[in-house]
Amino acid sequence: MTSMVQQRRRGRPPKSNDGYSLTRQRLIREGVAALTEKGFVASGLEELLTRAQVPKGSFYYYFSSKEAFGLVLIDAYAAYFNAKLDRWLKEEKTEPVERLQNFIGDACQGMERHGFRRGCLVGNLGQELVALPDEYRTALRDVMRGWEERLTACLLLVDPIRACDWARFFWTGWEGAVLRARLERSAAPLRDFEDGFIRLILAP
Amino acid sequence: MTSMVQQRRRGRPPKSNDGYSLTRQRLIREGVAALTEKGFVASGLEELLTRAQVPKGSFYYYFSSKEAFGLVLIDAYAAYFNAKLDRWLKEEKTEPVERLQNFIGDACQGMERHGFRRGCLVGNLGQELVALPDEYRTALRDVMRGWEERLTACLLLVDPIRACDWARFFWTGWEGAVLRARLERSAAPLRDFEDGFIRLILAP
DNA sequence: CATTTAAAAGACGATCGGTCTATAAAATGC
DNA sequence: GCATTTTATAGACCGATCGTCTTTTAAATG
Repeated sequence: MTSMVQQRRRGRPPKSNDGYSLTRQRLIREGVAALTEKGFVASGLEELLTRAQVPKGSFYYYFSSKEAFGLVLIDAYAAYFNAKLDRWLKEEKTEPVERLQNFIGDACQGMERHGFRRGCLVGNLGQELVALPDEYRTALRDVMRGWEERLTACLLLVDPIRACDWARFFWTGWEGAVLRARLERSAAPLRDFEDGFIRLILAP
Repeated sequence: MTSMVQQRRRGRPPKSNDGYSLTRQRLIREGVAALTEKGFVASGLEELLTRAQVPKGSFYYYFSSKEAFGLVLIDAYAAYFNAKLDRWLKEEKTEPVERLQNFIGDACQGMERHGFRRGCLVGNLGQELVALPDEYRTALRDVMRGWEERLTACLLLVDPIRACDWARFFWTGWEGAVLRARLERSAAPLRDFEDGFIRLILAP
């Protein structure tokens, strides 16, 4: 529980850096979870700070603003998601299409584990772009481009000519499927999308 | 401009009802626009009231809460969108697939007209469900079911067996395509999705 | 040991959402 | 004709939240 969290003492921290970046990491971890579940605007700072057990002064010590914080969270989420994609899409003992299906299976389980409350941080922020600085648009685009590249590399083994179009199509529709899965509280929309997509790329 | 708006006088309004539902309708119109652009939480009441030139007391006279207001907006949006779908998908002089393509073309123009700032009210609220009452989930599901039924009816003419699956697939992915179009500020994602979808349903 | 540095801490002021009372003018009924 | 009711406008008020900013604290440094 929260009583297990090692609370940071006031004053300058001792010289050892290793144990003392916990505050910032805790903020990032809680921030990613909040943005994945609620998006940016609905993620109030007070609640986040309470969850992370970090005083507001410390938050603003580490991040110049809530918006700057959000950009850091996008990077953190991208790193996490890219690692996940690499794990599944670069599995050389598996057929390319099956690699994608394994990723989808893992995604279904992940959403189910969180009661379909968590979606995709990128999708959430994408809906809120009007209220966010333009840097967010660039950051989110880059993340999705990275996803497309990874899937393209995987699907090149299926069809070198269409891989790129397929990858773009997949990630475009995938955001809709994640949104729908949260709405329905079911993995069925993800599976529906998978079925349709597989049928598309296996069509003559 | 705003100076053209007929401002409502204090006191009980005259008996003629026709000209005097303008306040409520104005709120609904501005509300739908705000939710389509920013979603629920980011649509502050103060800004909305300023835009509609309606005092806060009047807002709470017509709607018991911001959340009740949102439900009314969902209905209003559904009515508007269903009318649009009917216009395009029931056009009997046009081939079924072309009807869908005409709807997509219209949607592309609509988004472009608004500088890709407006997306889909249902998609926006779908991302915010965690922060909204459960009635919203039901309402949004019903709206999307209605869309699926309309497209199914249209695609029955193409393939009676798969029409329903296709319609579900389409609307699931469509939300992702709208989201991506806003992110990219371009109709290309909508077109990409259209291409893939048409290829899917025309495959043997 | 005085000063600097690094991080925690929380008070503060502005803004906003929701509540709620007052106001105003037409309708209604006696 | 007038008191009362009805209908909608109007905005003050309060509590919560966000971002700002100064103070506090403790270790490092010279």
